[in-house]
Amino acid sequence: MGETSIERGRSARARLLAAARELIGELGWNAVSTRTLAERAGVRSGLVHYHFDSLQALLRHAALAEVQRMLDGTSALLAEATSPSDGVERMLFDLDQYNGADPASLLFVETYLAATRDHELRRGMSALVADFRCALTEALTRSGHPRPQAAASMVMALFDGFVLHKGLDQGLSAEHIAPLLRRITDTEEVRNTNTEEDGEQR
Amino acid sequence: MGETSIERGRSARARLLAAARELIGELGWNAVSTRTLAERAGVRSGLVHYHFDSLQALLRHAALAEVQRMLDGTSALLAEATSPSDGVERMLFDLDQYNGADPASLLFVETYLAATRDHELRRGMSALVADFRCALTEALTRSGHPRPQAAASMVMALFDGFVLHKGLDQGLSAEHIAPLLRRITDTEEVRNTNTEEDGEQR
DNA sequence: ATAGTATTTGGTCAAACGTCCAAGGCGATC
DNA sequence: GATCGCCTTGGACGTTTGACCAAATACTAT
Repeated sequence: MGETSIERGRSARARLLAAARELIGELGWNAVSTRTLAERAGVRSGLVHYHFDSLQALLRHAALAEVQRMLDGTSALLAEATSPSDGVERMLFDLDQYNGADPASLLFVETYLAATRDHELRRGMSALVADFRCALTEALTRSGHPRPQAAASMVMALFDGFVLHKGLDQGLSAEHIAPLLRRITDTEEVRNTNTEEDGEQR
Repeated sequence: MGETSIERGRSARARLLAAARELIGELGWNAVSTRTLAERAGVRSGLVHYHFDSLQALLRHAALAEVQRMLDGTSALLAEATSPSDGVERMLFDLDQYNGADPASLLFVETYLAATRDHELRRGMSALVADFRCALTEALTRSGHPRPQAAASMVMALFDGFVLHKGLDQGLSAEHIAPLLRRITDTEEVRNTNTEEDGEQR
């Protein structure tokens, strides 16, 4: 049972971050308090300000780490796939494990909203999202997609909106929209009904 | 200046709702208090519980009314258009007036999140969203779209995700993704790379 | 054993919170 | 002018909040 002080400290800190990860989704970013956080983590509330500068700093740290973990997992699906179209479809089906009302889904959206009001959180989220979009754009470019950047932006927006809507619309499932999702990621351009303004690039 | 008590009452109530509409987006649903609300509306905080049963009831009422107003306006664009593809594209460009960080955009997302934790709000939002999706699905059906319901769900999820992402990704604009949006709403089915499971219907 | 360092506790503090209510204001009606 | 009903005020209430800190504890190094 030889547990050093530093080890116990790391464990308590990790439990606080895990509690934050859960509670942000369960209660909402602004409804997480130092006391509920400490109770969930199994420590006393005074510890929060020993391990973190402020409650906001704790939430920021926990949210960014979790978002990065989720994006990394999703990125891996893309890298393993034989084509971006297949990868994006696998990402979509992977998203189906979230029902739009679970803490994991809600943490994502809560973090987006909190980022609009917390400058440092915004910087962190921007960087994570930009990295992911960059990877997706590159994969689409390699496959010969005519508008890789626009397609990447669309897929990412669609995924987040997909999660957001699943909370209200029970009929929303991955297999429901997968065929149409392929229309976005498909390499071949569909016939253009209006060729009025097509001079855009990158 | 013959202003009856009832008229003054209606005015105060309306100002409270307008203040809620603004503050939900500015501060976040859970950060709106009776006192900031009253100050913004130019009344005393005691008045909140005269016109509304609770703070939550006020926020619920304000949010649902605003979401309905926005959806009605967007619905009109669809009805005026010559085809659903054009209508959806006009809706997209209409969305461009929101930068993703303004109170109007954020109120929408905040209401989604609050609906996952407030049963009555969830019922109201579900009804509004279902109505809108129904109108969009019908329009797509009339135009001969092969998967009208899936396309409607996708467009709606994409729009909300679009607003959500604009807060972080400055490069996201309507004209950027409009060409690819048409791929979803286009009537003609794109060539199907995989015909493995295609037995779904409705 | 002793001194030293890192972690944890338990409590205090002022501020802000939602809700409630007795009292007052004020135009309409008799 | 008195009465009535709706609207509004200002303050009270009991909680909860983020932050902070001196003391207590647990482990390490001497």
